[in-house]
Amino acid sequence: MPAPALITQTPPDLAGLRAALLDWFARSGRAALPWRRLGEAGARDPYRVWVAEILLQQTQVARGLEYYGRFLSAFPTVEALAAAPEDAVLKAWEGCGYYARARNLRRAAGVVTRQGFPRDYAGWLALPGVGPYTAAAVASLAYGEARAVSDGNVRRVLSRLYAQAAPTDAWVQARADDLLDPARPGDWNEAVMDLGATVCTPKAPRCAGCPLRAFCAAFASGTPAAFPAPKVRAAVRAVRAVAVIVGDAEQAVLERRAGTLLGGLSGLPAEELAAGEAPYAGLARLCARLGAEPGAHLGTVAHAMTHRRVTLEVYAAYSGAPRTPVAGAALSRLDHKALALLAPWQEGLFGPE
DNA sequence: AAAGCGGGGAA
DNA sequence: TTCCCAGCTTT
Repeated sequence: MPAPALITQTPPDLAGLRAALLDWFARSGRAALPWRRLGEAGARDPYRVWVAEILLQQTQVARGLEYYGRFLSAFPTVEALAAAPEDAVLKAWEGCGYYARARNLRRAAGVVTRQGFPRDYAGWLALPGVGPYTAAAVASLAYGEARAVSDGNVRRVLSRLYAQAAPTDAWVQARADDLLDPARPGDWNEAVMDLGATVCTPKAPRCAGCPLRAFCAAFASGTPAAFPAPKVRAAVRAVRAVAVIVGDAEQAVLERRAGTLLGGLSGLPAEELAAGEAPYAGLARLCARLGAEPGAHLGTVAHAMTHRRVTLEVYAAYSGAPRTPVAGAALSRLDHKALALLAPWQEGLFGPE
């Protein structure tokens, strides 16, 4: 059976659709977002746009706002970012997740410092950490290039507009390319994303206030929230691990995490437990590696990540290994939770007094 | 094409 | 709980 071709075509009244959304954007868009501020030349600063786009990858705007100002204060220019130690960049990113973003951003800043800012989509796409979305966003917002962004908001809005329950990435990009207003690509891209974030929301879309209601096949269907269908997600893996605190909340033995998981961050020495392995066995293994003596069980920490559910048994341990100031290190939330187990002891709640 | 990568907000 | 967030890189 052929797909219902009609609803996958560009809407007949394309000009009307564009006008409706851009008019809504002018009245109801999120104009106050700091990365939308114009520079002296009346244009967006590419560096500020770029930092925002990286920060907002898979990160909600409300959270990005918590980091954006601090990050720019710490690294006001691309040269400052390129010259900064990776540790310092990760410290500014601490708690925000997906830390490869910060490392790639710093690495790309080095390229830009040597070669200058890319002038077009292809040039941006070549930088580490910049994919199709980010390249289109910077090219359109800072340079006025007619490139359509495709992100989670765009996917949801277009899935509903065409009542396409299972859109592929290529399908979304093609529809986004069709609809993009080539005269105002930056405004158009932000308008679609704002609509997705504030009106065409995942669970309970506010169709009554939607400027595209008259064009929307999902609204016409009566069940707009059914589009798009939920993505199939990988199962969450339960992980048990043991970690030791050698030192105290101010100074402790920390290790640099290698690999892709929390790579580049510092953290308490830790070992993953094998299936069925007792925590004490892992503690013994960990202490043998560190040349440390095992101490008291300090507590258990539960930590959820997208694809893991971590249960961490935290122990004290003792050795003469050099300790690092905790406050200056970039740590994951998991390590902060583990260190927080020391708080009751420091408060003297369980002490002799 | 699919998996891996953080952490938290909303319903 | 479940789903998703201004995605990218690697396999």
